[in-house]
Amino acid sequence: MTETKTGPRWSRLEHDERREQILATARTLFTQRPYGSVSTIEIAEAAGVTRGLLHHYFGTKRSLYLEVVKELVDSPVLGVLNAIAAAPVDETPRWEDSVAMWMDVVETNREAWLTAISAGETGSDRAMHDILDEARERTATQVITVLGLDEKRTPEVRALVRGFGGFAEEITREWLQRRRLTKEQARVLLVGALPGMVDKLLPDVVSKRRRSA
Amino acid sequence: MTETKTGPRWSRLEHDERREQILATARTLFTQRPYGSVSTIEIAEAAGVTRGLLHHYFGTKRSLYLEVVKELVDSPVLGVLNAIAAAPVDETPRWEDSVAMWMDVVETNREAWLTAISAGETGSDRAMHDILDEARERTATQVITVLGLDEKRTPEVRALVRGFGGFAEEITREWLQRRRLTKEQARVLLVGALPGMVDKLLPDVVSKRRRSA
DNA sequence: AACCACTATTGGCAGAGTGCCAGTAAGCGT
DNA sequence: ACGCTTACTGGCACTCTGCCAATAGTGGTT
Repeated sequence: MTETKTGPRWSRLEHDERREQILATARTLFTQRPYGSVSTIEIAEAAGVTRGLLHHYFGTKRSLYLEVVKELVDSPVLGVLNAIAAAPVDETPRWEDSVAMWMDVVETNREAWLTAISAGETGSDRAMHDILDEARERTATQVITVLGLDEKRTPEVRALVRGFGGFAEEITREWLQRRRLTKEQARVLLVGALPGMVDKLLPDVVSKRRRSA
Repeated sequence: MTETKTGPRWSRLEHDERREQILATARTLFTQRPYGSVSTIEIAEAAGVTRGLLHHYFGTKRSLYLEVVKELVDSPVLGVLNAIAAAPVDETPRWEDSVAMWMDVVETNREAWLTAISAGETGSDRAMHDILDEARERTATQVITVLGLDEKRTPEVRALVRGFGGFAEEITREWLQRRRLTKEQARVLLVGALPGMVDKLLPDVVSKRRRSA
């Protein structure tokens, strides 16, 4: 029982390093189970530290969760951006290519993407809502650019693209989660839907301007 | 200070009546603030009862919340069903009429609808997920019927309609929440989007069947 | 009108979880 | 080797939930 000269009881890490490690652990747990059923002590133990340290780094549990979601939400976007950057630079990628790239990224990070957009159903919380909304808005901007609609970037265009975003998320769920669509079928829908609407609906919508109550 | 013959300290209500009352109070609070920040004691006090009673009726806080969301999610659906039932019975309402009815109902229950679709606090809670998913699936079925697609009710049709559901929710947000669209503009989009996709995309999607990896 | 039985309702206790902070010790610089 | 910075621990205080035994409205019965 007499501890005959044990080494250090714990190792001391670089600030950012430890932070990253806890964040990664939290990410794993939060993508597996809902927020409420994951306790801070569980995260701490899984990361091999104490609960106190977790609070030292992230303040509150909620704030740690936000950090995680932010990461989850950004990774696909960044993934696509990188993919686009890696594409032949002679011109901006075509719409079809962008869709394909996006689908590949999402397919790879399946779990992450699913929890990220479901965290969106956490709309009740303001901070959370902002994170997701901003991410979607950024994606919309990207889409507008790829479609070459930058010149006429009206509220109507943004709204329509956001609408397409909702469509895309749902179609992706049909493909990855409910599995009622194959990847190829989902691709056809995603590629075709938006241009069709831009051509046939956008003019009508714009013509209805200022006619509100 | 000596209580000179006070009346009953509390009134005893019918089981369902009290239940309804608590539910209504909870509904008010949950539509105003996120799940985590509303405590059971707050609900109880606002309803003029004790926390114990709340648990007596609903078991757990979560279960009470589910009850509330179920209500919120059903009310628009029921509203539309009633509206359809009230319509001239000579034939099933046309697509445009259904959309108009739906928009009116949602406009009336603005707050309720907005919290309902963004409910789910902990993102991936199973029970919550099921409630919302089932409601959306029911709506999809309704849409399929109105569009007269009952004969060919394939997985592809369901998936496409669900996709449209995502589109519709987002467009409605653009109209009621972010206010980038007028009601009329939103109407044009909602009415036009789905038929267009059914005509132009559905055939392609069906032709791609069985081509998955 | 007094009583009784039924159950809606209360009040408080036990356990879980979060937030916080004062103290402890790892390990780098000198 | 020694001290100084600060990463890290351990435990206390508080809030909140879940539960249950005791209490008291109230309608029905005589």
